[in-house]
Amino acid sequence: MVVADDLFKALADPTRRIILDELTEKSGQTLFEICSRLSMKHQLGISRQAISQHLATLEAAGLVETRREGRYKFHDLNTAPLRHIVQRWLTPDPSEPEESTS
Amino acid sequence: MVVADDLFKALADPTRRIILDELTEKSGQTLFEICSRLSMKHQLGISRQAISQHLATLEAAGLVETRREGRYKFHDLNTAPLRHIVQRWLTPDPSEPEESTS
DNA sequence: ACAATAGGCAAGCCTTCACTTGCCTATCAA
DNA sequence: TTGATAGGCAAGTGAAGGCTTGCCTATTGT
Repeated sequence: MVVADDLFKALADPTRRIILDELTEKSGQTLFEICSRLSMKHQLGISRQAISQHLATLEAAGLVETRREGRYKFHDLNTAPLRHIVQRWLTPDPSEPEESTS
Repeated sequence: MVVADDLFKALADPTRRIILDELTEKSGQTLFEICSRLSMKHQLGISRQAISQHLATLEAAGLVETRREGRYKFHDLNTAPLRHIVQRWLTPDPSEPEESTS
């Protein structure tokens, strides 16, 4: 799957990892909710659009799913892509070809 | 630990992930050995220096350890940093503070 | 000694990426 | 309807990252 690349790239940014932390603590937050959390708890002087772009990146990686309700858009965490992403190097068993994984 | 940032950044590049694949298949390879593998098996038209820089990045992340023997420098895989790097979001248990993890 | 092999250092190029700024749309409350 | 709230789009900027090129050091074999 080509998704692995998006996934690792999404995890490469520290701000996005903090967003995942916040969504882990409380899933289903809106953009503004995440904004104020990053500002309050983490002292991140970052614009709303920047966070919106981070959320888009996380969504493209499959780590965040969204649902619209009226003017609110809730962001839910999906940890499924994370589960086996690293076992690629943890199993010293070369049973199946590892091509097309990047 | 500040290492988490280096670790995720090291995993962000597809070429570096392929290098990890090759070291998983056969640990203790030299730079030239890795070069020819990437060229042969993966059709990567990439210079020796580029791969050397990738290996330096992987070493900074703790994923690769090196040992010098004469004019050879062997690269060994260390998967220890990978083991728990993702559990940060897999455990819905907020028992301990997650600051300073990025 | 000399050449070949294995690797390192540093400057430069070019692309990607994070972030900002400015403006626009949609929903809801008064 | 008007204003406030929640969010989106797109262009621009500046810094980081991947890669190359050129040259240099160290070790080994003949």
